[in-house]
Amino acid sequence: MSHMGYGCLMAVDRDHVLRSAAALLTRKSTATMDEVAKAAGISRATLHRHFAGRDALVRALEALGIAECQAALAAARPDEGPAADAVRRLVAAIEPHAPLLAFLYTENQLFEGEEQNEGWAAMDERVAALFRRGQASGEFRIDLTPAWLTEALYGLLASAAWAVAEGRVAPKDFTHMIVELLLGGVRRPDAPARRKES
Amino acid sequence: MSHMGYGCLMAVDRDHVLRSAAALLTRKSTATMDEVAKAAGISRATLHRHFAGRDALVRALEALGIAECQAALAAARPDEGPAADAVRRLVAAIEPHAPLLAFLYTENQLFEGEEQNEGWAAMDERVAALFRRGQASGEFRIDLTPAWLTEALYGLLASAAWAVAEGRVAPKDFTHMIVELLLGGVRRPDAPARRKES
DNA sequence: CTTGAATGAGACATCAATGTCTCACATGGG
DNA sequence: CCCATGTGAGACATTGATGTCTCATTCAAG
Repeated sequence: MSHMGYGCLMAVDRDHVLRSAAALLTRKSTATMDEVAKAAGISRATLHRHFAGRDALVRALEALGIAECQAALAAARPDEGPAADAVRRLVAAIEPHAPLLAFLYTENQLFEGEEQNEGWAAMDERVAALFRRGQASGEFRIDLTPAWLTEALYGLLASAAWAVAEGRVAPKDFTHMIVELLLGGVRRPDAPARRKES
Repeated sequence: MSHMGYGCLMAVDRDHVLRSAAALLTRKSTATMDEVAKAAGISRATLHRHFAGRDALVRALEALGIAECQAALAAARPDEGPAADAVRRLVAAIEPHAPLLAFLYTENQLFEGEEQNEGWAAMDERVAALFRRGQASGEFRIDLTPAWLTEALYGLLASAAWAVAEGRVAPKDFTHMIVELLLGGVRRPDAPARRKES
């Protein structure tokens, strides 16, 4: 009787439900609780036993996304070696979680005045710190603020995730496309029409 | 009785309603028809006389966004001069409409299997053609596909619009940040840690 | 002034999603 | 075997948004 709480099996199931919900909501962000339940192979009643409601589910998804991104960030060792390489490692590490990130990125637009999970602020700060480090070391240009570069990275991750999901881009090019565009831009280094030279 | 405090002549034409709705839905994409009506200074009944329903409103908003973006595209003269300059003109021309574009960009994720407005395909093609032209002329690198560059441009526009809306970025830097990141990337051209370069 | 069109206010039914509940089943441990 | 727990299925009320309707008011044209 006494709540039994998060037993061994519960945690596994909960995680499976969460991942199924992430996969579904990534494709169809307006999916019903019923659809989420079916996608996870459970009934709506059981889904409700795991998550009090849709809001709780999204919050749990948000926590999952933050945890995965923070793990990816830690695995990318953002403080080691050239900042450019660290950015590449970071994108590569986040790649598997990009669809979930894309979902949360747009979902966050809905969190109007409501409280924002402070986990995002922590993520933002660590990513911004990476760009700041690159600027301090002279690797990165200093006329683009770290805050903007962080936002741009999220935007590119989300765009790439959608482009891949809709078949407009090959999945294998994911990391390359994002990193190359973010670091080097679209202009050829030795473009013939180069006009400014510093 | 009915104080009617609002202006005397509310001459609400369809365009004014559309722009108000765009401004509101950009900030709060889940706004109610009632909220949309209030934002436009009209009653829900009148709003319904202009647009059959929420779906029709969003479609009209989509048509407005497409029209504005196409106008911006035409004004940017994408076929004239260096492609890099054309990109800059394009971003500058779209800037005023970026919030609406950002709203539609995420809203389109919801148009699951439903029909996509072919206007977007036309936009995509013309933007991709600009990047293709830059590649053909040798200005742009060829290892990033025009389709991805088009997606990335949309993503950066949306990211920048949100960043500006949330005060994380100064509005005056909008065009500069997008264009510089897209064209030149974050890496300094003469970065000291440059490793791979022939 | 009279009339007609457009509007605002609000009532009302509808509909979809949600949250809560009960009940039957089945599975595993005592 | 018996029972407790978790589950699936489904009924049910609730909530919020929506679409439709009526009616009084306002404003401008005649």
